[in-house]
Amino acid sequence: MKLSTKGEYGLRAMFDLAQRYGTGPVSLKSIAARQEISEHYLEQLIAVLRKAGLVKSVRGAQGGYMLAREPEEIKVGEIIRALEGPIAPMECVSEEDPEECHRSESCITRKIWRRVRDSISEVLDAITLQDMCDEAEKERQKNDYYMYYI
Amino acid sequence: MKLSTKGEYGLRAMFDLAQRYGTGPVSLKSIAARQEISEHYLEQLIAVLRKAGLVKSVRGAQGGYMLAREPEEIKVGEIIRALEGPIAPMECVSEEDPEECHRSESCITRKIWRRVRDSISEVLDAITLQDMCDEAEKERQKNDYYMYYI
DNA sequence: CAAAATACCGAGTAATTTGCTATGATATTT
DNA sequence: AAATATCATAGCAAATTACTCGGTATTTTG
Repeated sequence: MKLSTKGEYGLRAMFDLAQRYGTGPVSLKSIAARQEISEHYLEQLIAVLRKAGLVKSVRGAQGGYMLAREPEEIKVGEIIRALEGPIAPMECVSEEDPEECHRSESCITRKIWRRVRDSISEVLDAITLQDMCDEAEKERQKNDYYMYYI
Repeated sequence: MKLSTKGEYGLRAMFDLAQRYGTGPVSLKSIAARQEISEHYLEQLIAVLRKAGLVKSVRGAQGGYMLAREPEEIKVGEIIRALEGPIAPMECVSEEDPEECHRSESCITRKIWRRVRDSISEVLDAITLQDMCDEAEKERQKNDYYMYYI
């Protein structure tokens, strides 16, 4: 019942891009360094995000990546789905073409998985990259406040 | 982001036992047959459930398994946790001794995983085996109703 | 008492997934 | 032309999953 590092690293990378939104292309190398992720591995993850239309790339020297849309228009759920596949605590309730088993008609457990799935989706789709940036800003201010009194 | 078959099979087996609660020991063989699960494999899962104090066993001929408590006192969450481990969409927010990474102080993504974790727990802990039995009964009545008019 | 029925136990194993690494090609800027 | 990037594909070790196999211990039944 865990997400893999794909989702973790991918979200961190997207958050990194969100915090630098509007400042031109951000190199993979710099994201990997800040987020402490293997460069080659992150390359694969960001390729998936690119194909999903979540990031744009600029090739060549001084190139890099940037968000394809504004931070407030990218939901965490989209990022996770792109990297981890459709939300599905159980195959039979996958958001995308669930394969129903033959006992599905009367399957009581399936209702539980559906509720789990929906509650996960709800959380992930309620948060945008902008929300995360705002949260980070709040955190920074809190720290400044404490600094002042120390 | 999937549960393994452990959680799936385990819950189905426990639901099977709940539906037969109060009727004496239920053999593993019969559970496996009804739920279409490999007998040997289910054996391992039910051993875990026994060690977690969720089922009791009776050895020998006519022996079998039964719920250790009443169906309304066993939450789905307990079963899932016994078989799949603590709810933890991410290691750093595991219900049981999460291992925090060094970036934890300012980790914005962690808040998201916490919310995901809590929403999963909430769903799973709100449902008992009795709830599932009631649901099954409702389903049966619905079918009877339709039967009457056909 | 013997046989059958059952729970209990530990090891082994094929397939899949994960989390990478390695190598090289292609595009752009300087 | 050189440097800096992205893009693409293949390979691989470790872990996990979903089992199977073979046997032992216990209890009931004929």
